[in-house]
Amino acid sequence: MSESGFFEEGSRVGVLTTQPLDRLLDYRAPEGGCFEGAFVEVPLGPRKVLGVVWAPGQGDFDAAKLRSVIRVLDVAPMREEMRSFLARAADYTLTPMPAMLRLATRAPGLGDPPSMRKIYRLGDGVPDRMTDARTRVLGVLRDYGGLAFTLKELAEMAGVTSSVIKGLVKQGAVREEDSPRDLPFPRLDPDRPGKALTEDQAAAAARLRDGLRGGGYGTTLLKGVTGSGKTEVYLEAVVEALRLGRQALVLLPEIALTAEFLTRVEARFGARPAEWHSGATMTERRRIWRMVGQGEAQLVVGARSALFLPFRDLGLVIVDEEHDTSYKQEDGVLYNARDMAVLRAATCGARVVLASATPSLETWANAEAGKYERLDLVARFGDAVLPEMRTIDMRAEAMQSGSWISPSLRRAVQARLGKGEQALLFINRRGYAPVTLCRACGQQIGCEHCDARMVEHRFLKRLMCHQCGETRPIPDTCPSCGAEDRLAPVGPGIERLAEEAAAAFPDARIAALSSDLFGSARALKERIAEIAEGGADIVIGTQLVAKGHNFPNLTLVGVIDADLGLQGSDLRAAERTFQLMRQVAGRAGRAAKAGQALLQTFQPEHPVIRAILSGDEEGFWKAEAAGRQAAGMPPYGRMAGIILSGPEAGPVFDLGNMLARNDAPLRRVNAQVFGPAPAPIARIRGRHRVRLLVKAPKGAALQEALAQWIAPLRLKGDLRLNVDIDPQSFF
DNA sequence: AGCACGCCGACT
DNA sequence: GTCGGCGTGCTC
Repeated sequence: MSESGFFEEGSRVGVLTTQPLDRLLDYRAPEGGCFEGAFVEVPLGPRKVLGVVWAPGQGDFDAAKLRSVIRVLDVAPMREEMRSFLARAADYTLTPMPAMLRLATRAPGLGDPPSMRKIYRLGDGVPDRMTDARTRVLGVLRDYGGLAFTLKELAEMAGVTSSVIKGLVKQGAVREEDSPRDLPFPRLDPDRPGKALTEDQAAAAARLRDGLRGGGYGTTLLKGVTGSGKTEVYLEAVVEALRLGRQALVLLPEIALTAEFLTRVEARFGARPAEWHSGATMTERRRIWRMVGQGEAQLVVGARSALFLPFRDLGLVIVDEEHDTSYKQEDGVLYNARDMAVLRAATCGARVVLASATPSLETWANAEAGKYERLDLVARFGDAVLPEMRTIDMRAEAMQSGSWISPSLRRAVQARLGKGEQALLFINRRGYAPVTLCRACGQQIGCEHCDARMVEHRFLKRLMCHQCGETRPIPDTCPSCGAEDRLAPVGPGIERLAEEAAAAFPDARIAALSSDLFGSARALKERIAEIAEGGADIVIGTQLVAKGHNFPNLTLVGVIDADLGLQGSDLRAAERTFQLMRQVAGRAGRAAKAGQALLQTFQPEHPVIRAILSGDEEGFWKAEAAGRQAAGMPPYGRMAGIILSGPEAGPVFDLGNMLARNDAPLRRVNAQVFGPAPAPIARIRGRHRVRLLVKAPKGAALQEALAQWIAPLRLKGDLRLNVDIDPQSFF
């Protein structure tokens, strides 16, 4: 290979394919040679597969068996910086390189020649005789001064059928031409006047612009509540990127990818950006992929997978609602789009803006530590109204045993239902009841292997430890005192709370949302959308519902057990409780209906509760950060999940247990294993999923240890293993 | 991922 | 005898 990364025809090249082979394959460079990074088609057994020329050939493969690259595809080669990003992302997430390459080639027909379509414009010929229809067609073409249209567009605009146009083509009055289907995106104009900015918005925008002009990598946390104008501010950063001739990417949580946002972009830049989302058609995807690679798409607005588009010169990445948990998907390749955005920007010298009203603790801590710049937008007075937030002191409520909705909360819900509004009962637990208590001796049934208490799963008719997954049948007698039939489930789980709500509000339509109860993320999403449109009066949900879904008619949030989040059972529970509260606050500021949030708690004086109530955000984060630091939890410690799955639960658990026993490579870096336990989504498409959690100190070489740990595994049958670095949910 | 090879059970 | 189940291994 010469210094320019060119391989002469016939020389050895190492090709990365999208096939799940854990190494490069050597090929001979094709006729005319090829450059490093070239997208190629190579023979593999009887098939032709997609690959990228990744490196010089290894040379250890029998030269006689070496085959030649079939051809170099007619697309922009993968840039060095993109290859480096994929490799670093693969190392970080412990994902095999072919899977990373698949993420980067999620567009169909990369190898196809640019496809053409017919367009129609005014011709020189004169029709033998004119009709009304013909006059209208020619009129449209004259009105638009030489522009060309597709058959369908033209027929529609002229109010004629396509046969009229075909007739005119035959006469030469209309010209039919071929035009490439993958058209560049319309130029965005950064010089159009934007909205007037307030003083602090203008100051924040100026800081972002300075960062871009300075060049190189940098990350900024842009913090501001709903209504503080975050979008206007980061669109100014986009303006600057475009002025500098660089590309920009705005990542939004999938559900937030709305026409409303695109309209705003159009208003600012005079044209629509490229939209990259899961619902895009094959044609759109291919067009975006190609145009992004040629630099003919200046701005992409998209979901997380847009990070893997082949940008030619990416200068800016915005991650809007950076705390949103949908940036981390729990199925397929596991990566956190927020972290990958930072990694991608660092590899290509781009700026990152993480925008949120309620940043994740990781981001907050990074800003605190000076790794990220932080810009705060102050809400304009009166714009964002905090909901009425108060605690319900459970020590003072007259609670019936087995009941978890206090009389105060019940009255509040009833009042909202009476007004035709929605109420959300928020609970941080899955399963039926978190504690099984003996009424005779007061002893709780605990797990023999952990500190955790056993949780009753009525569905399975078993008690289960959510920490290690240990299960046992629900006993008849108390293991402590031997009393018969005195064991009772205590404390709310989502199933139990749904039962209680159904009894308390017999006329209300109740929707219980838990990942346990849904087979797929899509089904859950559809259900949530339905509820947001008024499909239920009372929503009962775990942290799933706190993901930034907009429920316009939701005016009451009742947190059933605000204390749960403070006990470290799920390290993100308090964070999400807090985010949920702030989101309700945001909604209350916009909607005409005033919002109210009620927190049932036994410790109204707890610092986290007080921080939530007083809106003392820094106080909340500091308290939360201190708690996590003490527990060695992220971001002050490292965590990883190992997800095992298979068609039968038994062998999956067996594999998990085997792994847990053979944890020597983990112990070498002072990491601990917990589990196996049912994964947060215990069953997907009929596959049983089980998770092991690994906890390690902050500086530990976690990825290396994990790689060593799982390397000797030979997965039999239909068993699968996925590594989840920095898992988001801990139940 | 595909696709071949190959080694055991139930059929013509 | 042989058809076909899917476990194992290979693809430059």
